[in-house]
Amino acid sequence: MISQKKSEIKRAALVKATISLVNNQGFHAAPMSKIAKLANVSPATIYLYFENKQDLINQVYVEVKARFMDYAFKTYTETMTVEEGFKTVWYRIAAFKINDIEQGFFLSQCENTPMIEEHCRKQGLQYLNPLLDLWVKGQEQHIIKKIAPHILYANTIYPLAFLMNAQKRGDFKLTKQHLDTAYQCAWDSIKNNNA
Amino acid sequence: MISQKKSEIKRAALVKATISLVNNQGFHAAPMSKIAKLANVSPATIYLYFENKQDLINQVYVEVKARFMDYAFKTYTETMTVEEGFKTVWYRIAAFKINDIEQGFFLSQCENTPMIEEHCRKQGLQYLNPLLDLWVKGQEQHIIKKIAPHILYANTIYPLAFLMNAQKRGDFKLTKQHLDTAYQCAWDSIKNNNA
DNA sequence: ACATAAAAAATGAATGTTTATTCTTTTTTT
DNA sequence: AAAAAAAGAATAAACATTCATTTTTTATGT
Repeated sequence: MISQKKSEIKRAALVKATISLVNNQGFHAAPMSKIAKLANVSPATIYLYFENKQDLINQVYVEVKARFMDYAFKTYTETMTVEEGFKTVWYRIAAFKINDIEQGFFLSQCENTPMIEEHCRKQGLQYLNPLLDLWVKGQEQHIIKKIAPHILYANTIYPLAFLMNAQKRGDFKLTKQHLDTAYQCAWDSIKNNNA
Repeated sequence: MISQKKSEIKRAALVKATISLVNNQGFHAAPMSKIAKLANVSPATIYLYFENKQDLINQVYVEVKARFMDYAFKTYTETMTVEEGFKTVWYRIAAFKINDIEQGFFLSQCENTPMIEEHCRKQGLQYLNPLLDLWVKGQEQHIIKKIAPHILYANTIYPLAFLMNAQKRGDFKLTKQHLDTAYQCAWDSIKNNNA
């Protein structure tokens, strides 16, 4: 364990408590009082670290998104081929969502809620830039279809969110084999067939 | 206009108001009092039609989902070939989401919230059966990859939700051309390449 | 067709919680 | 001993839900 300022410990506990409560019943069932209790802290203490509830949620969102993207690009290097690079990142994203279901589910709850402010969402999107660059490279090499990045994302990364949520709900068990076929679908959807 | 019982009008107004308010700020900002006001109804009246707030949200969810799926399968017939049928349904789903952004966005907010009860979600899923049948037929004819329906859904229908939300946020303008390339991605991801 | 009484639907105001946030005091750190 | 961090209790507003009345609809007898 890396040593940490005491104050940082409290803040981290609050972040963790927020994620946990929001996951279990949604934003509306995560009152400040419960968050404080779960973090072993007085409600008043929350306001030392966050302006208000909206700020709390938004800060947690940006923080989790940053951790997520850090993890996603950890093993990726720019020297990889396009397909290698894409595969690497795709599997890392999947691994994060599988290994840290709490954080993954929190993010997917945030994805469509108007609670997250525009500029936080924008900031979260910025972390995706290396992947966008990789796609451009792939398009220049005629390996990847020349289509809008939103469509590339929608058909390769976004499907993972569905599979993770289905698994969390217990509808579906995502095995290694399923993961491999899901990857194949993702790649087939964006690879250039005229190559 | 088909004639409608007065009581049904009130109920419909409540459903509409709920969708509109939830869309604008999320579940937490759609209090019963505001829903009632927007529907031009007393708060007490809500409780004549719905047990409580949870019931209201869940009933609205099921209802919108039913309308959505009705629309999706309207022009589909079982005599179509697999690819025709899939294309038809896919474009209808897209059209619904484009033409009725309010309802589409409401559904996507529901998709990941724990506010929706398990059995309502299950019921919503049932409406999807004709598509699942079509996929099975496609698999028997070796036209579609032999993989779990969850993965087929994740890679063909789910991506549309992302594109619609991006458009609603103003990140992205979904043109006819974009839609066609998105369809091509969807189909490429699940069609059997060894055919 | 009409008056009327019973039933149903709808209401506005009231209730009792729950909530986010703040204030004053106490504890901990410097 | 001063400053910073944290606490618990207090506050005021917002909320879901209920209650006592009023309004509207329906059914009935003439």
